[in-house]
Amino acid sequence: MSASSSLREPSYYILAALLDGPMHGYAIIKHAAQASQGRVNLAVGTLYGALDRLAGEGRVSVDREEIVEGRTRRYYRLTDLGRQALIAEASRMQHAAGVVFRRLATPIVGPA
Amino acid sequence: MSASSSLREPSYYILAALLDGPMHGYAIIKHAAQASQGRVNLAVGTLYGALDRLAGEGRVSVDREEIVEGRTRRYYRLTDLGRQALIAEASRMQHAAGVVFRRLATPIVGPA
DNA sequence: TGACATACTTCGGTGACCGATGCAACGGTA
DNA sequence: TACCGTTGCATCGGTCACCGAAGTATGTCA
Repeated sequence: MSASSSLREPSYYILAALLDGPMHGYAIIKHAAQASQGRVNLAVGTLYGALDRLAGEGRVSVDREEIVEGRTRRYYRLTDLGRQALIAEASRMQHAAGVVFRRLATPIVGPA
Repeated sequence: MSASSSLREPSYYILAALLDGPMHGYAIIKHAAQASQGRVNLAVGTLYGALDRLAGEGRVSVDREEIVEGRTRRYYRLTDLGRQALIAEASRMQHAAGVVFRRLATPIVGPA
């Protein structure tokens, strides 16, 4: 049980980046930083660890490998499962944010 | 740096519960389960560990202790700092959810 | 009397995340 | 030719929030 999150912000932004199509590691880092307005600064250790884990969970898969200017680029693609997980997490966060904002908007009436 | 979250869902729902006023441990667990629609099932180890940590960070503080029917109840209160952190986290989550939902709503046009 | 609920404490384990370091190949400069 | 900076991936050790389990204690109900 426990459920909780299972998809924290770094992993979340990795999947979110892949919504824009297959992408390789460094591009994901830049995309995540931009999408989160600089708050999520993916460490390389986090990125590759997360990609391996997400691949093992079937949420992403390797799309292809390219060699650009002698450097290998490994492109990752979002799977249907990954897309579902991402949407579920987005819903969860929206709900969680709503809980707080709604409570804040409620004039102080006191419980019951 | 890295920022990321620092406030995960369990801790988030603990602070959110305290928006309704000072509350003791077990009441927080029930409140969190309800507010999260059953998804966040605070383990006791998580709760008390988190309360200690949050207290050390100045986000919550002990309000008072009561003895009800022979059992000690320790009530915790949300501090201004805790309230700020909670709002910041709610904003962060709303933004993160928006990133995904907005992208999903966008007809496939391709980047640039 | 025993089973169950409330309420807090403590402990060991797990796993995501992190920074640091390392490797490799190119471009530019002199 | 030598060197440096950048791009890009791989790996390792550490930290910390979270978790479940076990323990203590008191009250209610059958």
